[in-house]
Amino acid sequence: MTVDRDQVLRTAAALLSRKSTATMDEVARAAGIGRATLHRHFAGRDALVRALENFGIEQFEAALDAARLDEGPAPDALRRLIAEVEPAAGLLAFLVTENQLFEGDQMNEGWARLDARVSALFRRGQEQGEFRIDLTPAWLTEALYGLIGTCAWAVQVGRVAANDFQYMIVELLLGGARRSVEK
Amino acid sequence: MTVDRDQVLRTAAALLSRKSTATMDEVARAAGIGRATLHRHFAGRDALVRALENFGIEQFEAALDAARLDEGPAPDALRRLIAEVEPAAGLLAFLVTENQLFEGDQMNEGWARLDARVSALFRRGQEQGEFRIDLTPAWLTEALYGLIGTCAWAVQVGRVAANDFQYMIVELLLGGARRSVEK
DNA sequence: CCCGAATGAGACGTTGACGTCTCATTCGAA
DNA sequence: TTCGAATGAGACGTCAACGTCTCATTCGGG
Repeated sequence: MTVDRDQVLRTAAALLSRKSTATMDEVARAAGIGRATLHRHFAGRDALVRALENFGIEQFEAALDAARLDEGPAPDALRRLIAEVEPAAGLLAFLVTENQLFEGDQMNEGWARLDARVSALFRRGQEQGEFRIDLTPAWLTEALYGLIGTCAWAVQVGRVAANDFQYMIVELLLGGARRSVEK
Repeated sequence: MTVDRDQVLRTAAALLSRKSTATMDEVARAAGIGRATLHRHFAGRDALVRALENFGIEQFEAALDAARLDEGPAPDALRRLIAEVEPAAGLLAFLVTENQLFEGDQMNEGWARLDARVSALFRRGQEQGEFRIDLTPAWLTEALYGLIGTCAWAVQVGRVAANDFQYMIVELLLGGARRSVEK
């Protein structure tokens, strides 16, 4: 009977990242609950969005921790990160899409911290000669977010098999589309 | 004095792709015109969105034509496509984001046609041994859209230099982040 | 079984964006 | 310069979503 708050948030993220104009009623129906119940758990739309931000940041941070970005070769750390972040891909897509993380040209503090960790991974890879230095860490970071969001959506609409999620992102991001001889 | 319709649409796309809940008044202000004038050119919000769809599809189609995707090596054709699509990156980002291209689980006809052309390019590259075959054309197509949208946004917020737009997308999409010996 | 808590459905007033309209002003061509 | 067309500012009614509330029902622990 009791509402699964996390599940409601995941469903809301999946819906709102694709249709950010969705009604509170639509969000509630998508989560399989009534509008009144949705309001009981989240005082209003703003509160829902803030809860989504906090939950997404929390989940993303957990993925970053679990991936142990500082250990081993940077490409391997990136693989671990993508694997860990997969369950939170929908939330991450919402975070990246919803630019309400910027409150008046100022980035959300929590997000900025996580963003720096990802960026540091790419920088480490460059310093250790594993990543190309002509692609900036900032761009690689943004590209990672973009590919995760894109792939999560592609999986939802059936353009990419769910089992291929990690592989498609990792391989494209690390190796690119071009076929090379030694691979 | 007369309003530049195309410029209004480009501005609206740039705004709405980042804040899809933006008011008609906000759209008008962003375009530097009055709300009344915006309504004179676009009967309402729906009409504006439809105009954005049509304009974006039209611009994207022009880029596809200009890129001559059937000629020469597929990687070169992809480079040309990214170069041609750059001016319409904002519109493309809006198209990909706004999933109103799907009218009841059915994809917009015009968009489906363009989508097929991009997908065909990747398939040709695979058949000719230029692209990897373990990344599906559908995924490469979606990834291209995602990277274009991501990079367009990164440029807007100053995370990527405008001059690097084409390079960052092409190099990441074709070669990936990993540093290889022979490159 | 029983009872309290939580939920779903719906009613209701409020609010903000929408769409239309008017009117003064400004632009640009003749 | 002149005049028509276009624009900007603002007023106004409409409407859909919001947020709150009530009440009957259902779930689940004791």
